[in-house]
Amino acid sequence: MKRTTIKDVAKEAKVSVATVSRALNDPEAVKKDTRDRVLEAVKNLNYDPDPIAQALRSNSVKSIAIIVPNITNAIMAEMTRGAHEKLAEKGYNTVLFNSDDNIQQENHYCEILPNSMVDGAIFVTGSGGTPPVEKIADNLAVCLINREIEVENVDQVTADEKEGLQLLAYHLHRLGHDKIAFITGLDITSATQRKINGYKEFINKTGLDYKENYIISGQWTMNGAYMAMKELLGSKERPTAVIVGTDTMALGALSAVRDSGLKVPEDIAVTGFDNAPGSEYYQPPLTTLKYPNYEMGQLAARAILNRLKDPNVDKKSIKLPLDITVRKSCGYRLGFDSSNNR
Amino acid sequence: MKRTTIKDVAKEAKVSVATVSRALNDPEAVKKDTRDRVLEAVKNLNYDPDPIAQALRSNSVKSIAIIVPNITNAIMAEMTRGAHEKLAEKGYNTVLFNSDDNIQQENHYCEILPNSMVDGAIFVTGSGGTPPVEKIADNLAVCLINREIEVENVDQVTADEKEGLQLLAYHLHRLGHDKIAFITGLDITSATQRKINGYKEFINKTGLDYKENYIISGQWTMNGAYMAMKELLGSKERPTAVIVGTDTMALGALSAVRDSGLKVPEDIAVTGFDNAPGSEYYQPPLTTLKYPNYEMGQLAARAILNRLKDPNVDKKSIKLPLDITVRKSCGYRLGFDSSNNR
DNA sequence: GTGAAAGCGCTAACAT
DNA sequence: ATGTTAGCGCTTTCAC
Repeated sequence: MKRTTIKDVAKEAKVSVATVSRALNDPEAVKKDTRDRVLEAVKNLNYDPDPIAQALRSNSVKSIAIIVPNITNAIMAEMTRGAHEKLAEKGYNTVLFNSDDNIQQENHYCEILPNSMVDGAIFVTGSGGTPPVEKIADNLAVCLINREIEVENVDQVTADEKEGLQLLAYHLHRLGHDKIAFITGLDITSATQRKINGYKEFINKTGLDYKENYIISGQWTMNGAYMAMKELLGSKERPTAVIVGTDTMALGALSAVRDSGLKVPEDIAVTGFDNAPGSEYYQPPLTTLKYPNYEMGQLAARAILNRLKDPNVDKKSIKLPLDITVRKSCGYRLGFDSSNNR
Repeated sequence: MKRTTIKDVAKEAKVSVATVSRALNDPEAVKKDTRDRVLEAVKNLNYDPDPIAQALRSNSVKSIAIIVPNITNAIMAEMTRGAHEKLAEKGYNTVLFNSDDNIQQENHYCEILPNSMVDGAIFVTGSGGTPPVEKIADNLAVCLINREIEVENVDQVTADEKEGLQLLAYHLHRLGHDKIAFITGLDITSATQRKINGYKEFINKTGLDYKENYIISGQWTMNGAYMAMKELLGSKERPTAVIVGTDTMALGALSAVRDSGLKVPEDIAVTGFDNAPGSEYYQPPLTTLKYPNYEMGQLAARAILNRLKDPNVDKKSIKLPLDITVRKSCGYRLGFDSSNNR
């Protein structure tokens, strides 16, 4: 079962291969008569140009790589989906790479990417530094999601975690909280750094109480947050509200509160950060930030597509705002009776 | 900045391009002397064969498509990851396609896949029928995950949901439950059908009580399960235990129980089905089945790889067992005092 | 053991 | 407006 080639079509339509190619790629350049004959033949033979041969000539494969730390993570998956959909729209394939949140692996991908049949690459943050994207940016269109580095010809899309954290903090503040802690992970990505900056700025601006242990780092896991929350609850200056770095971690933190015989939000208010699927069903439903993951993926894809069209477009850095989603886990205004509000 | 080609290497090593190719692909066929010279030149020039040119000759692109209903779903993501890792191991790229759980979209992919620079395709179940994979199986290595259909030359990997459901049902039965209901989604995939079959077989074998409304279908969502659970709780013959089709849906069901002023597991036992991330932190932690998602992805990839090596290997159907994970949501033996066991 | 050359399927520059 | 042909980078006969 051999595939139909341009030659077969040429023979069938009694024209040269060049004419077939033209009829397909630049219809105006061929007389309506012949064109119709060619198109007819194409249809009859069910001809579809071989993308590999096209790629060999054009040096473009119409595929974009997306490198994520872990496709199993809901946020990464949403970004991937956003990118995929935008790319598919333009006839591009999405080639998936898992970095396992490992910088070696990312370095490795930078090595092989130029020979991996992709025209560009979207790098989604891992926690360990930044791979040498400058090296590949000459040959590939590159866009970074959620990293902040200074490189030429590399577009960037980031979420405004700094502002996001302050959205949460000020919300808690307005509710009457003045001892607000922040649980984060040990690995400080640039996104994490932005959260920390937001937190510190908030403390400075408000002049609120701040203890050494109010920023507390543990494993980036539910269990890590569980331990961190336990520590906070056991401390002398127990906070009245805690912002947890991710919703998944918040699940662990909520567990810790329960296991200590305390109640959220009555005894302590808790917020998450990234609106993980299911967080509206947590016990209690979690106040959190809505991340524009899907949009970030789309924007990254668009940036890539633009750079592919014109490699010299100015480097763009897009920072997207986060939206607060208020649910029961941070309760109501302190000092008011909220018993009827449940 | 032009790429280094085989010609450059040939010139540098003072041999013909044929010899370079041989030195790389069939080292034994060339004298050690020349081989070393070639390899040296390859190293110096940092040469890497162009995969597109290789593809054009060999008619193989070393890429496999994976078509999932929704990469955002944790189960799909895990399968994807399993497949990706196995494929990467063998130097294959993973090209991602989202079907949006839409049969039209799947049909469309079947149309374009033969011209999409992939050597094979892994189809992960959508709920609406089966796409015409037979048509593409001649040119592409195909493996289906979680569908059961009779086709030639198409490998299959499925989870044993029938046995899985019975694992849960018998467990509840042993705990003393005799009114066991099953909440599922409206769209009946073959996987869902297997669950239903398992449920019916269980009822038949045990001769347990069965009411018309003990199999209840709603939306495949948390909210759908919420409604379904509400209905069960309001019914005259209220079940003492409920198996919910997915963990995510179970989250909605647990909510419904709480909102009715009842307690899990004291008033009603609840189980999930697919060990979604976080289900150990649900309130209460959810008894569920561990799905071998990652393994399924890996096995599908392996099947593809095998078929690529030898297109005539016998069609294989692999059915993987599910493991039960017991947590608090189904409580302890009825009639015993479990108050100290918490 | 090595080189020359054909050819994979396509596009585009050059001829007519 | 259409045909002829070179060439993209590689592998693989076929000669020597």
